[in-house]
Amino acid sequence: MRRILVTSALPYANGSVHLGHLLEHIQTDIWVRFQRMRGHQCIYVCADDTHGTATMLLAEQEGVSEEELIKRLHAEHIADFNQFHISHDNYYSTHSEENQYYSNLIYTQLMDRGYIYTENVEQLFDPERKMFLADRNVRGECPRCGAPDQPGDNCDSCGATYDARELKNPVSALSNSTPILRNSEHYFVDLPKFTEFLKEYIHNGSQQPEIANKLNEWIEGGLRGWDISRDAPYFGFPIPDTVDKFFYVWMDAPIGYLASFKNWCTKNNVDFDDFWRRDSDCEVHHFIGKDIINFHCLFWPSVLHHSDFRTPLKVHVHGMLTMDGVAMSKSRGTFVLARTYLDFFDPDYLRYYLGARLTSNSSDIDFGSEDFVTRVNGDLVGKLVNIAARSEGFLAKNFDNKLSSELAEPALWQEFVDEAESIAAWYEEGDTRRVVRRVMELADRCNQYLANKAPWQLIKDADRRDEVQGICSMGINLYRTLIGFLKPIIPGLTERSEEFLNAGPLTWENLTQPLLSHRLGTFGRLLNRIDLKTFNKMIEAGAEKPLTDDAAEPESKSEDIQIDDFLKVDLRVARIVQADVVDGADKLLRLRLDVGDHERTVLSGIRSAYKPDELIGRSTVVVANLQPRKMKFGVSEGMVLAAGPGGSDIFLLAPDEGAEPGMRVT
RNA sequence: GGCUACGUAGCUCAGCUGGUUAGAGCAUAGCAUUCAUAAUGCUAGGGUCGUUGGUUCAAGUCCAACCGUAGCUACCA
Repeated sequence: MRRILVTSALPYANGSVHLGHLLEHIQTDIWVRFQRMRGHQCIYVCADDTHGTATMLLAEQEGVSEEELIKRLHAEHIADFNQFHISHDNYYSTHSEENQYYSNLIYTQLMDRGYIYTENVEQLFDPERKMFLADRNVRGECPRCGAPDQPGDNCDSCGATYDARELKNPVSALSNSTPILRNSEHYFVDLPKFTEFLKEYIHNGSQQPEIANKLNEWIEGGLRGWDISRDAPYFGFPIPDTVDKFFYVWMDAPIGYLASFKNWCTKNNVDFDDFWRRDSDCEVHHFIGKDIINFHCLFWPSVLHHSDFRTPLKVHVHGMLTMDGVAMSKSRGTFVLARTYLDFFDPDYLRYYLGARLTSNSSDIDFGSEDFVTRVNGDLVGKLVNIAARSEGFLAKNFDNKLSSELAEPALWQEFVDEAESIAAWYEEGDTRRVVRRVMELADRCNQYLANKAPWQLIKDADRRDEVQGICSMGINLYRTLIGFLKPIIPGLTERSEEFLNAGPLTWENLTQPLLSHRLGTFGRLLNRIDLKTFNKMIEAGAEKPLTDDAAEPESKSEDIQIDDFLKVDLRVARIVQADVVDGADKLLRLRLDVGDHERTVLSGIRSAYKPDELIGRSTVVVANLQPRKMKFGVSEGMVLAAGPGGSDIFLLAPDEGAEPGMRVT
């Protein structure tokens, strides 16, 4: 028997469970249920990720303490996951004694071994609220495209990433005051010291190949120290032997896996160290989304290894969920809460649909509304449940619900049973799409069999009644095998089927033993068909702004802009007075531009199309009010306009004769 | 630009370490059937496997370049 510990990433405690969370927890739960069905010990723990500025601010906004807030959401999360049959053994919280204990322990170990250093960091500070501002809590104009009201890490409008200090006219989202720059000492994990360790670690098979490639890219690019401290006020654990320093939420979040498990161990009398000591022969599996692989595949194993814990055996990374091709995000209002979903559909539909699409790789999964309806109706109702429904009627009417004493088609039965091991292998590697595909092929075989035998014809002939019993018993037995194969994916339907089959819970072992001379329970409708209208109603219901964290984001902009928007761009005629190759750069030219009242320097990536000499003296158009951009080779004070696909096909714009430097383009 | 993926029927995708006429589901058309939740079965149309080269007796499957898409990233201003 294998001993396996499994986790899903910790949902953050400032919002409700939504379809994105469910993708991950369903994927994990399918794997967990499969392992248990195979007879292994499989402990599945999770927790709420409670710390950080976001929780603190939300609590304040709602006028409650952080503890009250996270307690409420904790209860809500547990209820939601339960409804979807997510079988956590423990759903705990990072705001717990155990977590504080392990956070301190790990930190101290790292500190004692010289893996922690401090450095001064300059950050925006809200003078009114007397606190440093996280990137998300600063808003201002994008330094690149000038879009107003953008957060401090990247621009929603042009996608640029930048430092919060680069924002133009920054404003604190908390107090609307103007932030000032201030220094603070921060604690860093010396990640570069773990480079050699990580190089080996990522090739030990603990991640999917494409993830290992990605990690390798990051490692080769050079690791940087990881800032694990935040200044007070901060909702989190104080860092030992410091004043007003707290662990950054991402430091203690993964430690929450240990804490939740420890909490479970205490209650269930299991030795924590069996699973977490260096040479443990137990298994540890993490299921995460691809957005957090750096935390789980670089930081987390490094931190564990260098504080004497074992590293995870495997990190299973899944892609992101999109809805009808559009990224799910709060700001766009395209996401569906677990609770909203439950108002309209059975949780098994979602489990089945996602199961039918999940593979062992990390590609994104699109939730297609039509696809969803088609698969549920076609596969589950039309094919699978149909087998039971069409077989059961004859048995109930004519044979008192009793199955025949032997199999009518042993060969066909064997064909189904023989699939068990390959299906198990696909579950093991997380390729549930393949499981579902194969099971549906088998369901087709079964429907073909029933169509060929046509028991509704035979039943008219009194001499052939026994044949009918045999055929329908085959139908029921095959149905039982199929539902057994899908049990980890659709536990609700399985449970109702088990009740009808009246032979106890299905296990991987007993599903290959046919039921003979067995009396069935009463058959009720197992599953209902769904329609697209209901789906659309769900989307409408979900479109109402859910009660969550982030400040309301601006509506997504239409393609058309107003004249005012255009006028914000100060386009000027400029004459190139000087042009030089930039040493060390492949694509840049340094241009000195006469813009009428003064000259300025612009770095432009047009070297592949123009020689410096042929540019001097030419007139062109420049964006004059662009925020100066610090680049590797100097500061660029504007942008010259050019068109073309790139390479040698770049064409500089030029005004007609008569235009003088400094003239505004309107 | 770099990196990592991906590009197979209208749509969603299978095609494992290269090997007979490239498969499935949905959709479309026709037929059969009525036991079953307008469920099921059979049949048909539809693909120059992104493009161009190359390796090989043999390539959707390997290699290269290019085109396109996505994510990350940069000397993209």
